[in-house]
Amino acid sequence: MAKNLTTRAEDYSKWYNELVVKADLAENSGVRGCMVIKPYGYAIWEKIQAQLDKMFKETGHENAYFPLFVPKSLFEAEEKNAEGFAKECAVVTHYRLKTDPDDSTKLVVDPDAKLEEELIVRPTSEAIIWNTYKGWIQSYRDLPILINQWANVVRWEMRTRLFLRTAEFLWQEGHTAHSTRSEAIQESELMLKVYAEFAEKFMAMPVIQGIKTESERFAGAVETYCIEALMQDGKALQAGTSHFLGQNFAKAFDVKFATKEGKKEHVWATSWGVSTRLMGALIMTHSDDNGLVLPPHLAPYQVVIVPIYKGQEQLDLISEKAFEIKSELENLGVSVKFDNRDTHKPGWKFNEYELKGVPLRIAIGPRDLANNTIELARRDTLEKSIVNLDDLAEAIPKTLKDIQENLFNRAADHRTKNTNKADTWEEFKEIINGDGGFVEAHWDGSAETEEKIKQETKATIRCIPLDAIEEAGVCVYSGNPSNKRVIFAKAY
RNA sequence: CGGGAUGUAGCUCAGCUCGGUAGAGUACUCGUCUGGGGGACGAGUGGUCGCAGGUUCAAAUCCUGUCAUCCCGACCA
Repeated sequence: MAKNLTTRAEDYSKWYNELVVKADLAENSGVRGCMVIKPYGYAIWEKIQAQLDKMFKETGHENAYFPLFVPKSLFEAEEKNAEGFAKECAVVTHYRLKTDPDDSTKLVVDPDAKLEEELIVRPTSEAIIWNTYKGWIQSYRDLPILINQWANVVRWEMRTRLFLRTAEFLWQEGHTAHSTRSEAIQESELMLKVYAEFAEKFMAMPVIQGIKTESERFAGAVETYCIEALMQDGKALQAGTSHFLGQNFAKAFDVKFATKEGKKEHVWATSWGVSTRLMGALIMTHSDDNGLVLPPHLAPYQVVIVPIYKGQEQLDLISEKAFEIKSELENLGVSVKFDNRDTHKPGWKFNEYELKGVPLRIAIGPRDLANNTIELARRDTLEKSIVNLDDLAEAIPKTLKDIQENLFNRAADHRTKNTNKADTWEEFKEIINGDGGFVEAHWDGSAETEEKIKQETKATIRCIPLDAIEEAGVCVYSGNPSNKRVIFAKAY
């Protein structure tokens, strides 16, 4: 049992906070609402980045970088977008400090260094990017533009939580420009597929693909596509969004291109992003009361070797064997850490690596040396087995594959068990106020109904699933006719 | 921005009611024994009690102000 980790049943939220800190993923910083991502946590983010980056490039995108600051006049150009983010913007108003005349050890903002025009620290980059694209696009020959940016953004949130909602967060944002409406829609749908594939194959996290209702739509978008995942505590988490922006930004920034026929038309746009919030999703999908559980595809190291020994002589013998195993596994593409620190005892290390979610642990002691075996422990099931050294090259990759699949199946099973249909308002409230989870219910399509349901139950429409089945029904709240079910849940 | 709470050792906190030598656990350092699930014993390091005023012979403790953080709401990837 991990020492001092609150259990999920006791207090899920507390469990999450403790886990993030104790697994060495991140911690709160001296800056309000901003986190420090620690090396182990950042290593997971780098795995996420590397895989997504590969997938973006395979679908024809290139990386670029745009400025952190957005002049206010550009920011306000697309009205809905500006309005949507206005309440959570950090604003730079001055460019210089000076020594406090009343206290030479202190600095004050120099009132003479006020900026002519305020700079907004980007909450998202559509404005600065479309202002740039304007200069890049004249003809249909310049299209499409398929660019992604890895960056940090700032949204001044009232209440923050490590990874789930921080004032500054890391993300990627794709911004594409197209000559036709249908090509842009295809692009946003393609990137939604990329996100879904990443979530399911690499994070081992099943997601529902769908579109947002008007009230949940990205400010400035015509359509927002999303992937929604269900966390262990029955709350939903929006894991990624892909927006079809129509011609909104092209019109706001006057970006036109000449068609083959020589006519001038506004450009069609998309934007899409996922953030360090995925780290939160990963944690709340798989981890348990002993700590983090990582899918092998995203683990900074997939196997840890813990030596069990008495005295330097034994350690030397075991180390020799451990290094052999390490290089044998690395040749198979398995990442391995050999923890030969003499400063911690084996039992301590077992707990430590369980807390950090390392998928497989190998323990080798004198007993094993004598028998030509190792002890293999799986993080997902906590099962231990004795494996003959000769079988290791086969057993390890196979078990890693098993773990990856098992984690997905477990999460999918949890989602299935926590997805329920509600046909009456009573049923609906009972589920939402009970165990939560996804609720499939008919909705009359009106924003008023959506808002009333939100006010009465705190549940929101997570999405209208892309694969929703056409079926006649009546709205669970208003009784008005509806032709398909949408997904409701309380959300993070 | 409304409601509640808290600032004391690296961390978690006690001490404050009733003013009088700055405490515990943990972590850290050293030593010995240990080593197949967070070891034992011994010794040691570590503090401007958030900050600024005030009352007092004397303030972590009482008073005033201030700053910060956390929790619950409204907002949100």
